[in-house]
Amino acid sequence: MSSGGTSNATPGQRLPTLEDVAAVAGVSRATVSRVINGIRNVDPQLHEVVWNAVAQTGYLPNRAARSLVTRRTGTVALVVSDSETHDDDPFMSRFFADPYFGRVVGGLMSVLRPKGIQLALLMVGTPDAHARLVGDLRQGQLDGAVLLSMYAEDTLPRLLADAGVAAVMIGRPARPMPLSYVDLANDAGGALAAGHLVARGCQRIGMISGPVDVPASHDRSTGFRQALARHGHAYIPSVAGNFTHDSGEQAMRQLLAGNPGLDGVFVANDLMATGALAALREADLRVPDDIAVVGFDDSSAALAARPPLTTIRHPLEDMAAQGARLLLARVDDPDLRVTSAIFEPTLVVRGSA
Amino acid sequence: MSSGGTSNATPGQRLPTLEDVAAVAGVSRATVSRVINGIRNVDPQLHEVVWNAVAQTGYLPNRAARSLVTRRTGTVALVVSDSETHDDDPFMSRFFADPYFGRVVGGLMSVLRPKGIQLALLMVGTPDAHARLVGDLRQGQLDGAVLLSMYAEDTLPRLLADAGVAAVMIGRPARPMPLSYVDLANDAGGALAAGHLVARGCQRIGMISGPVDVPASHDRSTGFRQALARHGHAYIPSVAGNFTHDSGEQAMRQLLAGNPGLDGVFVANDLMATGALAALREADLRVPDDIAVVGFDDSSAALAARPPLTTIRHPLEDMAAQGARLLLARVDDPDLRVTSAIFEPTLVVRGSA
DNA sequence: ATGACATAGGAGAGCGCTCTCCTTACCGCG
DNA sequence: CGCGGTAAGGAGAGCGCTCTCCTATGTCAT
Repeated sequence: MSSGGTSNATPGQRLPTLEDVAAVAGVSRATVSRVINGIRNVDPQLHEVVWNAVAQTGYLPNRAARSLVTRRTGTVALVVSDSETHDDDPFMSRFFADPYFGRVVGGLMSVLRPKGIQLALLMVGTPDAHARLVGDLRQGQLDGAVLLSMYAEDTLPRLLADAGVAAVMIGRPARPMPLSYVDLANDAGGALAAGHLVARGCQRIGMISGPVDVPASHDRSTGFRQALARHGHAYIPSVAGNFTHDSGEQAMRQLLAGNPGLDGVFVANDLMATGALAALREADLRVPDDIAVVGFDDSSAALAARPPLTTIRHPLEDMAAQGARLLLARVDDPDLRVTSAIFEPTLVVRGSA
Repeated sequence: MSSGGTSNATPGQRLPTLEDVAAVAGVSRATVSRVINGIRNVDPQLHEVVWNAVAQTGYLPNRAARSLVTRRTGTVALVVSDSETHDDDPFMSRFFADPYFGRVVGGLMSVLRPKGIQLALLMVGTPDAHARLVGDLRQGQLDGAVLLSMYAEDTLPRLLADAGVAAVMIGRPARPMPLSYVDLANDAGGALAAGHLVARGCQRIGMISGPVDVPASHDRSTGFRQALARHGHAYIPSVAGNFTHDSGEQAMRQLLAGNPGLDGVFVANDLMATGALAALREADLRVPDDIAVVGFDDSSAALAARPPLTTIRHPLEDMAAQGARLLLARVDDPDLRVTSAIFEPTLVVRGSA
């Protein structure tokens, strides 16, 4: 009788409430609440009686009612802030299908799941949606937010920082502001790539960067340039792409056209690097013999590419997990000060360089 | 003054409630509620007065309070049912990083987002989690669930069907049951692959299938086999993989070992197909000249592969979107009968066959 | 002018829960 | 034997909202 689980639930329509459990257990609603939430002052005997009553009635707590009074929901949001283009379906599918998104989700889940915290996916593009998000955060409909901001001029980070709500960005904000974040030492990653290319003996090195206004992209380029400068390379020809396969292919063609003798190239992410590979093949250049290619991210595309990409590994799952931890700490103690965590990238040598 | 937006909110700590708005507008709480929810019987003049008061107070509705009475949350869950292995982090990262997951999310979002419905990500592995999910669904903490079931013996589909809650599966349930679903005509996909291989003139055809107990995988194999049988191929040597790159590579080696003269192979998903490509390269077999390879899914891996994979395109985003629509229809009208939608796959010819 | 009928808006009862306050019972001590 | 102290559990006030009921005010036909 004590095992059960969900047994005789829903005789009619109404689901059992605390009151029903209380009646069965012969105690007051307050006591049942105490037992269920594991709070002080409960006679061990009653404790058992109550749990039996819970099992017998098939009681399940009503979250809405609970949140109404506690102002907590046990839900954090993964917020994708993507400017106004919310009818741009291609963007959406591309973004979600990108391993980047999945790795973040996986990392967050690894922390959230054991604690029974739900992850809500939110896309916000309009000021209106921003306001609603901040409202949810303040009202306690959302305990916190992990922010994935897609463009530099995004006003949402500022909004969240000003509102003083629990939020953590993945990737540092474009402008400094009091908002916690986790990030990769992108500049160190760029330096790693530079070091590897130099060590290989490359003399004429180029770069395909990402969009210039994205902090991560900017840091990768800067790190790469500075490291090369230390080795005497004062000028690095470079073309900017937008992180897609096609833009990488195009950028590579352009780079090649202007700089025929290139023997090494750093590409700011793997997807563009696979595009670059295609352009190189088309130009009858052998990789890595004629030209070495170093990518960034160590995404699944790196492994599938031919030759497999030498790339900079991004511990995105760990970063997201740490972000979740920061967020939860902040939720538990709102006075916690703004924190950041920077992760070190590593070089993964494969066939392309 | 009428523009505003979020203006003088939070003077102290307490957030503005309906009551506050009512006071400012000089009407009753009920009227404000009517206006906000756009219900009948509102004097157009008051209408405006109320909206001004909303703007002035910076009022934002409290979802918990609302759900408590409406028993609706405007949230549906994407449920990933993954057996007991919830500490198996490698699984998680692999699953989430797989484009499959992202494409589903993207498809769901394209329908959910315009309606302002949140998507909650839920992983359930234990009976306990199953019970909690059903509870949330019944209590109205979750308006509905989209189910991604990862293994054939999963008891969750049955549970949801029996509970009669709003739920839609992506991919048909392993056993027939009264549960709505959207699916791909996997058998037709297999037939498409068979047809293409035959049309190419392949004589000795093999197959790398997925796990036998997964319905999608089973249907692909069956469709492929039956179509070939119609062309006189009574026996198709085949090896089963588990949908990963490595398992594909291994399966290809094994297949090759037992059937040296193979000139065509159907691989049940693209990821395994890229593995197969690696094994073929290692065996010094040219694709498609020596042996043609047809994959399945048209994932991003298909494009990145060398040669690019000829594959069967899976309109996963559309399927997920349709699933979301079915679900919402069911949420609006609980008496709606169980429905299913089957999508047709298409052949995408690239370099590998 | 009078009554039948619609229609706008207010009053107030909950939704299911948590948590503060208070009563009651019990302990040990002077 | 009476008193302060403590611990256990009940009573009940809300949390912010929706929605049913009801009243006040028109509007029109008789």
